[in-house]
Amino acid sequence: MERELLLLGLLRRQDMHGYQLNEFIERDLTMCTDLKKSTAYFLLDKLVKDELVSFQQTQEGARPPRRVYHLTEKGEAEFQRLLRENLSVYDPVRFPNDIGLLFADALPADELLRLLQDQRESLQLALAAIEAAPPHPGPLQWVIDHRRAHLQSELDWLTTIIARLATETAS
Amino acid sequence: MERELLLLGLLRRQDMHGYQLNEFIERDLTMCTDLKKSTAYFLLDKLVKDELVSFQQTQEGARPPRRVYHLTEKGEAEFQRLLRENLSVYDPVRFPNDIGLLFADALPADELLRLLQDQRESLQLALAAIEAAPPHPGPLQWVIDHRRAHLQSELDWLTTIIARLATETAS
DNA sequence: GGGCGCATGTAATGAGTTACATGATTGA
DNA sequence: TCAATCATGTAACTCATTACATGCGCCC
Repeated sequence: MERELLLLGLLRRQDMHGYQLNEFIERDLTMCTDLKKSTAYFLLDKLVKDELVSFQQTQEGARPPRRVYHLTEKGEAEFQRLLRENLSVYDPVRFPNDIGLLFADALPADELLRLLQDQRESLQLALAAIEAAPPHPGPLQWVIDHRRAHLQSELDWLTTIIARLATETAS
Repeated sequence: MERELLLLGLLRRQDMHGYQLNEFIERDLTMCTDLKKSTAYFLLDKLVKDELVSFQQTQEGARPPRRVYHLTEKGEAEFQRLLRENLSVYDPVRFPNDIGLLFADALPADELLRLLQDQRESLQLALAAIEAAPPHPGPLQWVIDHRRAHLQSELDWLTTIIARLATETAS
């Protein structure tokens, strides 16, 4: 349901057409969501069917026609409901990397060490990307802060087990 | 691909039948994966088709017949490949709660505060569950440690923004 | 006799992605 | 003239889940 919440929330701020929504999501919200373009169009159709948004066809010059979407009253109510639900419960996260960790003993210690160092590098890249991000307005800054805190915690943890592993290997 | 890796890795340790696999996953690996029973059966079929595992039908007394699965050489090779891939790259995580956070300004500050406190409670429950877990052997302990570190970091962060919000509301 | 444990599956559905299609305009 | 931007979508597919079905044996 987060994807619906996202679209409703963005349309609540201002009316937008699909392309515009997709651009904004891709440009500014990559650290929040990985919603794909066609999924967005699909969901917009669904929201229209459910009468949570309405749209108006417009056209500028010879440009392709646009559907400018607008949040309905029913949509506003649903937004409020979804938002409260989303914020009130912690949604547990699964780490795909934990599965690999589970079988870490299948590898020779030195190779495991190298692989985890590679993983740490890709983690550091992600962290650097966040650090480089310019300050954003309002709640988006919270999301960025959250992400940074999370990545830093992951980095600390990986560093710990790499160190533990390194001393074991050396001995 | 983590689900395949999980099944291959478990079968690599010892031959098992589907029911046994499902029991083990449900009993001991809830913090690693949420793989469902029918999905497991489905994936086992697929692994057989791909010749990554073979099976032998057995029967004890009048019990339902079992399929005891066994990792093939090809399966072992695929396991090695998947394991290295899994361990060498950090897989970025999405937080559904971030979407709600993005629209936090749609709520009155006092209600937002209450909702986040609810979220923190559900987070604390998850953390308590982990703390209560008895020590596990080998790599599974790593996974538990990782999970605890993550939940603790989440809790710290939520506590921080709740505090920030509380002072803002008070003023 | 009724429910639980054992052991396997199928069918229907949902959610999301990929790859592709269209067709005009704008800029190099 | 060639690619990119604008703007929308469809079709086919993958992946996973839910709900349901089966049927025997065991225990109370």
